[in-house]
Amino acid sequence: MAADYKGDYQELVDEISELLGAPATLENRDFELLAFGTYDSDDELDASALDPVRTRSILTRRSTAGVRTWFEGFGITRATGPVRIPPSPEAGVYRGRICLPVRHRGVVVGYVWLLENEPGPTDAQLDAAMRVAGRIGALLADEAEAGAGLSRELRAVLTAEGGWQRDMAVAELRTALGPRADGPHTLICVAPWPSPDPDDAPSTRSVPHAAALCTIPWGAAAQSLAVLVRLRSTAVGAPALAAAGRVLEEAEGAWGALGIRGGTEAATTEGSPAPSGCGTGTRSGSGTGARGGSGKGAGGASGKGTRGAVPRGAGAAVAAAVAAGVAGASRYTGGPGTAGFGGPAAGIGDPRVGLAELGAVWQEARAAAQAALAERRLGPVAQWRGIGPYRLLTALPPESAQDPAAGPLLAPAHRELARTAEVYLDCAGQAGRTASELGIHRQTLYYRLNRVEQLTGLDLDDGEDRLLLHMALKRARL
DNA sequence: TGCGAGCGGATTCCAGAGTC
DNA sequence: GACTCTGGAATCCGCTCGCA
Repeated sequence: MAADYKGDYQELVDEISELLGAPATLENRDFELLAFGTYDSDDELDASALDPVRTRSILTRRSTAGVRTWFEGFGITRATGPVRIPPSPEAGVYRGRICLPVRHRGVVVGYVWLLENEPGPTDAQLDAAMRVAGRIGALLADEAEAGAGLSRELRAVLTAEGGWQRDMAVAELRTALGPRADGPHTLICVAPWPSPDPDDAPSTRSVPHAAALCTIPWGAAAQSLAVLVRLRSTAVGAPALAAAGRVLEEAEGAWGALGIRGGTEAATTEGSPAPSGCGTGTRSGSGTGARGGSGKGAGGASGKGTRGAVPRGAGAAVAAAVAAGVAGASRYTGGPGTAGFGGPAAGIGDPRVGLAELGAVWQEARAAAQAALAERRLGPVAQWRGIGPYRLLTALPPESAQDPAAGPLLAPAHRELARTAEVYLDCAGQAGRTASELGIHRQTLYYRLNRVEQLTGLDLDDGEDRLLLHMALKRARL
Protein backbone atom coordinates (compact mmCIF):
# COMPACT_ATOMS: atom_id res chain seq x y z
CA MET A 1 0.00 0.00 0.00
CA ALA A 2 1.42 3.41 -0.94
CA ALA A 3 2.03 5.80 1.92
CA ASP A 4 0.98 9.43 1.97
CA TYR A 5 4.54 10.70 1.87
CA LYS A 6 3.59 14.26 0.99
CA GLY A 7 1.61 14.70 4.18
CA ASP A 8 4.42 13.20 6.24
CA TYR A 9 7.00 15.57 4.73
CA GLN A 10 4.75 18.51 5.46
CA GLU A 11 4.38 17.53 9.12
CA LEU A 12 8.12 17.08 9.54
CA VAL A 13 8.96 20.39 7.87
CA ASP A 14 6.38 22.13 10.05
CA GLU A 15 8.03 20.48 13.06
CA ILE A 16 11.42 21.93 12.06
CA SER A 17 9.84 25.34 11.49
CA GLU A 18 8.38 25.28 14.99
CA LEU A 19 11.63 24.04 16.54
CA LEU A 20 13.71 26.84 15.01
CA GLY A 21 11.09 29.56 14.89
CA ALA A 22 11.65 30.14 11.18
CA PRO A 23 9.95 28.97 7.96
CA ALA A 24 11.68 25.93 6.45
CA THR A 25 11.58 24.38 2.98
CA LEU A 26 12.41 20.81 2.01
CA GLU A 27 13.97 19.94 -1.36
CA ASN A 28 15.17 16.61 -2.68
CA ARG A 29 18.76 16.15 -3.84
CA ASP A 30 17.76 17.46 -7.30
CA PHE A 31 16.60 20.71 -5.66
CA GLU A 32 12.94 19.97 -6.38
CA LEU A 33 10.61 21.35 -3.71
CA LEU A 34 8.88 18.69 -1.62
CA ALA A 35 7.32 20.78 1.18
CA PHE A 36 7.55 24.19 2.78
CA GLY A 37 6.80 25.23 6.34
CA THR A 38 4.19 27.84 7.28
CA TYR A 39 5.62 29.09 10.54
CA ASP A 40 3.34 31.57 12.31
CA SER A 41 5.29 34.55 13.56
CA ASP A 42 3.80 37.29 15.65
CA ASP A 43 3.89 39.75 12.79
CA GLU A 44 0.96 39.95 10.45
CA LEU A 45 3.28 39.45 7.50
CA ASP A 46 6.73 38.03 8.13
CA ALA A 47 8.99 39.84 5.68
CA SER A 48 11.70 37.28 6.33
CA ALA A 49 9.69 34.72 4.40
CA LEU A 50 9.78 36.84 1.24
CA ASP A 51 13.26 35.84 0.11
CA PRO A 52 13.40 35.72 -3.76
CA VAL A 53 15.12 32.32 -3.91
CA ARG A 54 12.65 30.80 -1.48
CA THR A 55 9.71 32.39 -3.27
CA ARG A 56 10.89 31.10 -6.63
CA SER A 57 11.46 27.63 -5.23
CA ILE A 58 7.90 27.55 -3.88
CA LEU A 59 6.32 28.96 -7.03
CA THR A 60 8.21 26.85 -9.57
CA ARG A 61 8.80 23.82 -7.34
CA ARG A 62 12.53 23.93 -7.96
CA SER A 63 15.64 26.10 -7.69
CA THR A 64 17.65 27.48 -10.60
CA ALA A 65 20.91 25.93 -11.76
CA GLY A 66 22.81 29.04 -10.68
CA VAL A 67 21.42 28.91 -7.15
CA ARG A 68 22.11 25.19 -7.01
CA THR A 69 25.74 25.69 -8.04
CA TRP A 70 26.19 28.44 -5.49
CA PHE A 71 24.83 26.28 -2.65
CA GLU A 72 26.77 23.18 -3.65
CA GLY A 73 29.92 25.27 -3.58
CA PHE A 74 29.63 25.27 0.22
CA GLY A 75 29.95 21.51 0.39
CA ILE A 76 26.34 20.74 1.29
CA THR A 77 26.53 17.44 -0.62
CA ARG A 78 29.21 16.17 1.78
CA ALA A 79 28.16 17.90 4.99
CA THR A 80 26.87 15.88 7.93
CA GLY A 81 25.72 18.88 9.96
CA PRO A 82 24.18 22.34 9.44
CA VAL A 83 25.91 24.51 6.83
CA ARG A 84 25.69 28.30 7.04
CA ILE A 85 25.56 30.03 3.64
CA PRO A 86 26.14 33.79 3.44
CA PRO A 87 24.11 36.01 1.08
CA SER A 88 25.37 36.52 -2.48
CA PRO A 89 23.36 39.07 -4.48
CA GLU A 90 25.31 38.25 -7.67
CA ALA A 91 24.05 34.65 -7.39
CA GLY A 92 20.53 35.88 -6.70
CA VAL A 93 20.79 34.87 -3.01
CA TYR A 94 19.90 38.00 -1.08
CA ARG A 95 19.68 36.44 2.38
CA GLY A 96 21.91 34.12 4.33
CA ARG A 97 20.49 30.72 5.19
CA ILE A 98 21.19 27.49 6.99
CA CYS A 99 21.16 24.18 5.13
CA LEU A 100 20.38 21.00 7.04
CA PRO A 101 21.55 18.08 4.88
CA VAL A 102 19.01 15.26 4.84
CA ARG A 103 20.92 11.98 4.85
CA HIS A 104 20.02 8.34 5.02
CA ARG A 105 22.73 5.76 5.71
CA GLY A 106 25.38 8.31 4.89
CA VAL A 107 23.88 9.36 1.55
CA VAL A 108 22.42 12.82 0.96
CA VAL A 109 18.80 12.49 -0.17
CA GLY A 110 17.63 16.09 0.27
CA TYR A 111 18.05 19.44 2.03
CA VAL A 112 16.08 21.47 4.56
CA TRP A 113 16.54 25.23 4.12
CA LEU A 114 16.09 27.95 6.72
CA LEU A 115 16.48 31.69 6.28
CA GLU A 116 18.82 33.11 8.91
CA ASN A 117 17.28 35.44 11.46
CA GLU A 118 18.72 37.40 14.38
CA PRO A 119 19.41 35.86 16.78
CA GLY A 120 20.09 32.58 14.97
CA PRO A 121 19.08 29.17 16.30
CA THR A 122 21.05 27.67 19.19
CA ASP A 123 23.16 24.54 18.76
CA ALA A 124 20.59 22.60 20.77
CA GLN A 125 17.84 23.73 18.42
CA LEU A 126 19.91 22.74 15.38
CA ASP A 127 20.65 19.33 16.90
CA ALA A 128 16.93 18.77 17.40
CA ALA A 129 16.25 19.89 13.80
CA MET A 130 18.93 17.52 12.47
CA ARG A 131 17.21 14.62 14.24
CA VAL A 132 13.98 15.52 12.42
CA ALA A 133 16.00 15.77 9.18
CA GLY A 134 17.16 12.22 9.83
CA ARG A 135 13.54 11.07 10.01
CA ILE A 136 12.89 12.87 6.70
CA GLY A 137 15.87 11.02 5.21
CA ALA A 138 14.44 7.68 6.23
CA LEU A 139 11.10 8.66 4.72
CA LEU A 140 12.69 9.76 1.43
CA ALA A 141 14.64 6.51 1.21
CA ASP A 142 11.49 4.54 1.97
CA GLU A 143 9.62 6.34 -0.80
CA ALA A 144 12.43 5.76 -3.28
CA GLU A 145 12.36 2.07 -2.47
CA ALA A 146 8.60 1.91 -2.92
CA GLY A 147 8.88 3.70 -6.28
CA ALA A 148 11.56 1.29 -7.45
CA GLY A 149 9.27 -1.58 -6.49
CA LEU A 150 6.49 -0.17 -8.67
CA SER A 151 8.99 0.13 -11.52
CA ARG A 152 9.67 -3.57 -11.31
CA GLU A 153 5.96 -4.36 -11.27
CA LEU A 154 5.24 -2.07 -14.21
CA ARG A 155 8.11 -3.48 -16.24
CA ALA A 156 6.87 -6.98 -15.54
CA VAL A 157 3.44 -6.07 -16.92
CA LEU A 158 4.79 -4.39 -20.05
CA THR A 159 7.33 -7.07 -20.92
CA ALA A 160 5.18 -10.13 -20.09
CA GLU A 161 4.51 -12.48 -23.00
CA GLY A 162 0.78 -12.38 -22.37
CA GLY A 163 -1.65 -14.90 -20.99
CA TRP A 164 -1.14 -16.00 -17.39
CA GLN A 165 2.24 -14.28 -17.11
CA ARG A 166 0.74 -10.90 -17.80
CA ASP A 167 -2.26 -11.65 -15.59
CA MET A 168 0.10 -12.40 -12.71
CA ALA A 169 2.11 -9.24 -13.32
CA VAL A 170 -1.04 -7.13 -13.52
CA ALA A 171 -2.27 -8.64 -10.26
CA GLU A 172 0.98 -7.72 -8.53
CA LEU A 173 0.88 -4.17 -9.87
CA ARG A 174 -2.73 -3.87 -8.77
CA THR A 175 -1.79 -4.96 -5.27
CA ALA A 176 1.09 -2.48 -5.15
CA LEU A 177 -1.08 0.41 -6.31
CA GLY A 178 -3.92 -0.36 -3.94
CA PRO A 179 -7.42 1.06 -4.52
CA ARG A 180 -6.05 3.55 -7.07
CA ALA A 181 -5.48 0.65 -9.47
CA ASP A 182 -9.17 0.50 -10.34
CA GLY A 183 -9.30 4.08 -11.64
CA PRO A 184 -8.69 5.32 -15.19
CA HIS A 185 -5.11 5.07 -16.44
CA THR A 186 -3.05 5.49 -19.54
CA LEU A 187 0.57 4.88 -20.49
CA ILE A 188 3.15 7.21 -21.97
CA CYS A 189 6.09 5.98 -24.00
CA VAL A 190 9.06 8.32 -24.34
CA ALA A 191 11.69 7.23 -26.83
CA PRO A 192 14.55 7.09 -27.22
CA TRP A 193 15.41 7.26 -23.54
CA PRO A 194 19.14 7.83 -22.94
CA SER A 195 19.79 5.26 -20.22
CA PRO A 196 18.59 1.81 -19.16
CA ASP A 197 19.67 2.58 -15.58
CA PRO A 198 16.58 2.94 -13.34
CA ASP A 199 18.48 5.48 -11.25
CA ASP A 200 18.58 7.79 -14.27
CA ALA A 201 14.80 7.78 -14.62
CA PRO A 202 12.89 10.68 -13.06
CA SER A 203 11.05 10.02 -9.82
CA THR A 204 7.28 9.66 -9.89
CA ARG A 205 7.19 12.73 -7.66
CA SER A 206 8.71 14.93 -10.35
CA VAL A 207 6.26 13.77 -13.04
CA PRO A 208 2.72 15.05 -12.53
CA HIS A 209 0.06 12.33 -12.16
CA ALA A 210 2.65 9.53 -12.56
CA ALA A 211 1.88 6.37 -10.62
CA ALA A 212 4.90 4.36 -11.77
CA LEU A 213 7.58 4.42 -14.42
CA CYS A 214 10.26 2.13 -15.78
CA THR A 215 12.62 1.72 -18.72
CA ILE A 216 11.78 -0.72 -21.52
CA PRO A 217 14.01 -1.78 -24.45
CA TRP A 218 13.33 0.15 -27.66
CA GLY A 219 14.52 -1.80 -30.65
CA ALA A 220 17.79 -3.66 -30.55
CA ALA A 221 19.99 -1.24 -28.65
CA ALA A 222 17.94 1.70 -27.43
CA GLN A 223 15.68 2.33 -24.46
CA SER A 224 12.29 3.90 -23.89
CA LEU A 225 10.64 5.15 -20.72
CA ALA A 226 7.17 3.96 -19.76
CA VAL A 227 5.06 6.12 -17.47
CA LEU A 228 1.83 4.91 -15.93
CA VAL A 229 -0.43 7.95 -15.48
CA ARG A 230 -3.49 8.24 -13.26
CA LEU A 231 -6.43 10.09 -14.82
CA ARG A 232 -9.56 11.63 -13.38
CA SER A 233 -11.61 10.20 -16.23
CA THR A 234 -10.98 8.46 -19.54
CA ALA A 235 -12.37 11.54 -21.31
CA VAL A 236 -9.81 13.98 -19.91
CA GLY A 237 -6.32 13.57 -21.30
CA ALA A 238 -4.75 16.74 -19.89
CA PRO A 239 -2.90 14.95 -17.06
CA ALA A 240 -1.26 12.60 -19.56
CA LEU A 241 -0.21 15.52 -21.75
CA ALA A 242 1.25 17.31 -18.74
CA ALA A 243 3.16 14.22 -17.68
CA ALA A 244 4.42 13.61 -21.21
CA GLY A 245 5.64 17.17 -21.48
CA ARG A 246 7.48 16.90 -18.19
CA VAL A 247 9.19 13.61 -19.09
CA LEU A 248 10.12 14.94 -22.52
CA GLU A 249 11.86 17.84 -20.81
CA GLU A 250 13.84 15.35 -18.76
CA ALA A 251 14.70 13.30 -21.84
CA GLU A 252 15.82 16.31 -23.85
CA GLY A 253 17.92 17.48 -20.93
CA ALA A 254 19.53 14.07 -20.61
CA TRP A 255 20.27 13.86 -24.31
CA GLY A 256 21.59 17.40 -24.20
CA ALA A 257 23.96 16.42 -21.43
CA LEU A 258 25.25 13.68 -23.70
CA GLY A 259 26.01 16.24 -26.38
CA ILE A 260 23.08 15.46 -28.66
CA ARG A 261 20.75 18.18 -29.81
CA GLY A 262 17.20 17.86 -28.67
CA GLY A 263 13.87 19.39 -29.50
CA THR A 264 12.75 20.54 -32.86
CA GLU A 265 15.80 22.65 -33.58
CA ALA A 266 17.74 19.73 -34.97
CA ALA A 267 14.85 18.72 -37.09
CA THR A 268 14.71 21.98 -38.94
CA THR A 269 18.37 22.51 -39.53
CA GLU A 270 18.79 19.86 -42.13
CA GLY A 271 16.73 18.64 -45.02
CA SER A 272 13.54 19.88 -46.52
CA PRO A 273 9.93 20.39 -45.51
CA ALA A 274 7.86 17.50 -44.30
CA PRO A 275 6.88 15.10 -47.05
CA SER A 276 3.37 14.97 -45.75
CA GLY A 277 2.52 18.62 -46.01
CA CYS A 278 -0.57 17.82 -48.01
CA GLY A 279 -1.78 15.13 -45.66
CA THR A 280 -4.86 16.97 -44.56
CA GLY A 281 -5.74 18.44 -47.89
CA THR A 282 -8.61 18.04 -50.27
CA ARG A 283 -9.80 14.93 -51.94
CA SER A 284 -8.67 13.35 -55.13
CA GLY A 285 -7.76 15.34 -58.17
CA SER A 286 -8.77 14.78 -61.72
CA GLY A 287 -7.38 11.30 -62.19
CA THR A 288 -7.05 11.87 -65.86
CA GLY A 289 -5.13 10.01 -68.43
CA ALA A 290 -1.79 8.33 -68.28
CA ARG A 291 1.43 10.16 -67.89
CA GLY A 292 4.14 9.27 -70.20
CA GLY A 293 6.14 11.30 -72.41
CA SER A 294 9.43 12.81 -72.10
CA GLY A 295 11.43 10.56 -69.86
CA LYS A 296 15.00 10.25 -70.91
CA GLY A 297 15.93 6.87 -69.61
CA ALA A 298 16.59 5.33 -66.25
CA GLY A 299 20.15 6.25 -65.70
CA GLY A 300 21.91 7.47 -62.60
CA ALA A 301 20.41 9.50 -59.88
CA SER A 302 21.10 12.90 -58.63
CA GLY A 303 22.66 11.85 -55.37
CA LYS A 304 21.84 15.26 -54.02
CA GLY A 305 19.77 14.01 -51.14
CA THR A 306 20.09 15.22 -47.62
CA ARG A 307 23.01 14.29 -45.52
CA GLY A 308 23.48 11.70 -42.84
CA ALA A 309 21.53 11.22 -39.68
CA VAL A 310 24.17 10.28 -37.16
CA PRO A 311 24.53 12.84 -34.40
CA ARG A 312 27.80 14.61 -34.02
CA GLY A 313 29.67 14.85 -30.78
CA ALA A 314 28.08 11.82 -29.20
CA GLY A 315 29.84 8.84 -27.75
CA ALA A 316 29.91 5.63 -29.68
CA ALA A 317 27.41 3.89 -27.45
CA VAL A 318 24.96 6.71 -27.66
CA ALA A 319 25.39 6.96 -31.39
CA ALA A 320 24.69 3.26 -31.68
CA ALA A 321 21.58 3.62 -29.60
CA VAL A 322 20.39 6.49 -31.70
CA ALA A 323 21.16 4.62 -34.88
CA ALA A 324 19.10 1.69 -33.70
CA GLY A 325 16.28 3.63 -32.19
CA VAL A 326 15.81 6.75 -34.23
CA ALA A 327 17.92 7.27 -37.26
CA GLY A 328 16.74 4.00 -38.69
CA ALA A 329 13.62 5.87 -39.56
CA SER A 330 15.41 8.18 -41.93
CA ARG A 331 15.98 5.75 -44.70
CA TYR A 332 15.13 8.07 -47.50
CA THR A 333 13.56 11.34 -46.58
CA GLY A 334 15.23 14.49 -45.57
CA GLY A 335 12.17 15.91 -43.89
CA PRO A 336 11.85 17.13 -40.32
CA GLY A 337 10.40 13.85 -39.23
CA THR A 338 13.51 11.96 -39.99
CA ALA A 339 16.37 14.31 -40.62
CA GLY A 340 18.85 13.16 -38.07
CA PHE A 341 18.08 12.94 -34.37
CA GLY A 342 15.37 15.49 -33.85
CA GLY A 343 15.04 14.73 -30.17
CA PRO A 344 12.92 12.26 -28.26
CA ALA A 345 9.17 11.96 -28.75
CA ALA A 346 6.32 10.80 -26.56
CA GLY A 347 3.33 8.63 -27.38
CA ILE A 348 0.15 8.35 -25.31
CA GLY A 349 -2.15 5.34 -25.40
CA ASP A 350 -5.92 5.47 -25.17
CA PRO A 351 -7.10 5.68 -21.54
CA ARG A 352 -8.61 2.57 -19.92
CA VAL A 353 -10.27 1.94 -16.59
CA GLY A 354 -8.24 -0.44 -14.46
CA LEU A 355 -5.06 -2.25 -15.40
CA ALA A 356 -6.34 -5.27 -17.34
CA GLU A 357 -5.62 -3.79 -20.78
CA LEU A 358 -2.29 -2.24 -19.90
CA GLY A 359 -0.52 -4.39 -22.52
CA ALA A 360 -2.70 -2.99 -25.29
CA VAL A 361 -2.30 0.56 -23.99
CA TRP A 362 1.46 0.11 -24.04
CA GLN A 363 1.37 -1.03 -27.67
CA GLU A 364 -0.66 2.08 -28.51
CA ALA A 365 1.73 4.37 -26.65
CA ARG A 366 4.73 2.78 -28.38
CA ALA A 367 3.06 3.13 -31.77
CA ALA A 368 2.25 6.78 -31.12
CA ALA A 369 5.85 7.47 -30.10
CA GLN A 370 7.07 5.65 -33.19
CA ALA A 371 4.76 7.76 -35.37
CA ALA A 372 5.86 10.99 -33.67
CA LEU A 373 9.50 10.12 -34.33
CA ALA A 374 8.80 9.31 -37.97
CA GLU A 375 6.50 12.25 -38.62
CA ARG A 376 7.47 15.31 -36.60
CA ARG A 377 4.22 17.10 -37.39
CA LEU A 378 2.52 14.51 -35.13
CA GLY A 379 4.77 15.26 -32.18
CA PRO A 380 6.68 15.74 -30.04
CA VAL A 381 3.73 14.33 -28.10
CA ALA A 382 1.40 12.14 -30.15
CA GLN A 383 -1.77 10.45 -28.99
CA TRP A 384 -2.73 7.06 -30.36
CA ARG A 385 -6.09 8.30 -31.54
CA GLY A 386 -4.42 11.11 -33.49
CA ILE A 387 -1.82 9.31 -35.57
CA GLY A 388 -4.17 8.39 -38.42
CA PRO A 389 -2.78 5.81 -40.86
CA TYR A 390 0.14 5.09 -38.55
CA ARG A 391 -2.28 3.14 -36.35
CA LEU A 392 -2.28 0.52 -39.10
CA LEU A 393 1.29 0.99 -40.30
CA THR A 394 2.82 0.54 -36.85
CA ALA A 395 0.98 -2.76 -36.50
CA LEU A 396 2.70 -4.23 -39.56
CA PRO A 397 5.48 -6.77 -38.95
CA PRO A 398 9.08 -5.48 -39.18
CA GLU A 399 9.79 -7.41 -42.38
CA SER A 400 7.17 -5.31 -44.20
CA ALA A 401 9.46 -2.28 -43.97
CA GLN A 402 11.22 -3.29 -47.20
CA ASP A 403 8.51 -3.98 -49.74
CA PRO A 404 10.14 -4.97 -53.03
CA ALA A 405 7.99 -2.52 -54.96
CA ALA A 406 9.44 0.46 -53.15
CA GLY A 407 12.88 -1.07 -52.63
CA PRO A 408 14.72 0.74 -55.44
CA LEU A 409 13.17 4.00 -54.38
CA LEU A 410 14.40 3.63 -50.80
CA ALA A 411 18.04 3.57 -51.84
CA PRO A 412 19.96 6.58 -50.51
CA ALA A 413 20.61 7.76 -54.05
CA HIS A 414 16.89 8.22 -54.66
CA ARG A 415 15.84 10.03 -51.49
CA GLU A 416 14.57 13.02 -53.40
CA LEU A 417 12.49 10.86 -55.75
CA ALA A 418 10.99 9.01 -52.80
CA ARG A 419 10.15 12.27 -51.11
CA THR A 420 8.60 13.58 -54.31
CA ALA A 421 6.45 10.46 -54.60
CA GLU A 422 5.32 10.66 -51.01
CA VAL A 423 4.36 14.32 -51.18
CA TYR A 424 2.55 13.65 -54.46
CA LEU A 425 0.58 10.83 -52.83
CA ASP A 426 -0.03 12.89 -49.69
CA CYS A 427 -1.45 15.60 -51.95
CA ALA A 428 -3.92 13.10 -53.41
CA GLY A 429 -2.13 13.16 -56.74
CA GLN A 430 -2.62 16.88 -57.36
CA ALA A 431 0.35 18.04 -59.37
CA GLY A 432 -0.06 21.73 -58.67
CA ARG A 433 -0.16 21.39 -54.92
CA THR A 434 2.68 18.87 -54.96
CA ALA A 435 4.95 21.11 -57.00
CA SER A 436 4.11 24.04 -54.74
CA GLU A 437 4.79 21.96 -51.63
CA LEU A 438 8.14 20.79 -52.97
CA GLY A 439 9.06 24.18 -54.36
CA ILE A 440 9.75 22.80 -57.82
CA HIS A 441 8.42 23.48 -61.27
CA ARG A 442 5.46 21.37 -62.23
CA GLN A 443 7.32 20.00 -65.23
CA THR A 444 10.06 18.88 -62.86
CA LEU A 445 7.44 17.06 -60.86
CA TYR A 446 6.21 15.19 -63.96
CA TYR A 447 9.74 14.31 -64.83
CA ARG A 448 10.39 12.91 -61.34
CA LEU A 449 7.14 10.98 -61.24
CA ASN A 450 8.11 9.41 -64.52
CA ARG A 451 11.41 8.37 -62.97
CA VAL A 452 9.56 6.91 -59.96
CA GLU A 453 7.44 4.77 -62.27
CA GLN A 454 10.52 3.57 -64.10
CA LEU A 455 12.31 2.68 -60.87
CA THR A 456 9.43 0.91 -59.19
CA GLY A 457 7.56 -0.51 -62.16
CA LEU A 458 4.40 0.87 -60.60
CA ASP A 459 1.72 2.81 -62.42
CA LEU A 460 0.86 5.94 -60.45
CA ASP A 461 -2.44 6.19 -62.28
CA ASP A 462 -3.48 2.86 -60.78
CA GLY A 463 -5.17 3.12 -57.40
CA GLU A 464 -3.73 -0.08 -55.97
CA ASP A 465 -0.23 0.79 -57.12
CA ARG A 466 -0.58 4.17 -55.50
CA LEU A 467 -1.79 2.59 -52.26
CA LEU A 468 1.10 0.12 -52.24
CA LEU A 469 3.72 2.80 -52.84
CA HIS A 470 2.15 5.14 -50.30
CA MET A 471 2.10 2.48 -47.61
CA ALA A 472 5.62 1.31 -48.43
CA LEU A 473 7.01 4.83 -48.20
CA LYS A 474 5.23 5.56 -44.92
CA ARG A 475 6.20 2.20 -43.47
CA ALA A 476 9.83 2.76 -44.36
CA ARG A 477 9.85 5.89 -42.18
CA LEU A 478 9.01 3.91 -39.05
C1' DT B 1 -32.75 16.67 -67.42
C1' DG B 2 -29.70 17.25 -71.16
C1' DC B 3 -26.67 20.07 -73.86
C1' DG B 4 -23.06 23.32 -75.02
C1' DA B 5 -19.85 27.08 -73.84
C1' DG B 6 -16.40 28.71 -70.91
C1' DC B 7 -12.95 28.11 -67.55
C1' DG B 8 -9.17 26.17 -65.12
C1' DG B 9 -6.17 22.46 -63.93
C1' DA B 10 -3.54 18.53 -65.68
C1' DT B 11 -0.78 16.56 -69.13
C1' DT B 12 2.25 16.22 -73.07
C1' DC B 13 5.74 17.80 -76.21
C1' DC B 14 9.67 20.40 -77.30
C1' DA B 15 13.70 23.30 -76.68
C1' DG B 16 17.27 24.95 -74.03
C1' DA B 17 20.23 25.72 -69.86
C1' DG B 18 22.92 24.03 -65.90
C1' DT B 19 25.68 20.50 -63.62
C1' DC B 20 28.72 16.69 -63.13
C1' DG C 1 27.58 13.51 -73.16
C1' DA C 2 24.21 12.15 -69.86
C1' DC C 3 21.20 13.67 -66.58
C1' DT C 4 18.24 17.02 -64.48
C1' DC C 5 15.57 21.00 -64.41
C1' DT C 6 12.94 24.93 -66.40
C1' DG C 7 9.86 27.41 -69.49
C1' DG C 8 6.50 27.92 -73.20
C1' DA C 9 2.84 26.26 -75.97
C1' DA C 10 -0.68 23.11 -77.24
C1' DT C 11 -3.98 19.85 -75.94
C1' DC C 12 -6.95 17.12 -72.97
C1' DC C 13 -10.30 16.68 -69.49
C1' DG C 14 -13.54 17.65 -65.77
C1' DC C 15 -16.41 20.97 -63.64
C1' DT C 16 -19.70 24.81 -63.48
C1' DC C 17 -23.21 27.51 -65.27
C1' DG C 18 -26.72 29.13 -68.25
C1' DC C 19 -30.29 27.84 -71.25
C1' DA C 20 -33.95 25.27 -73.52
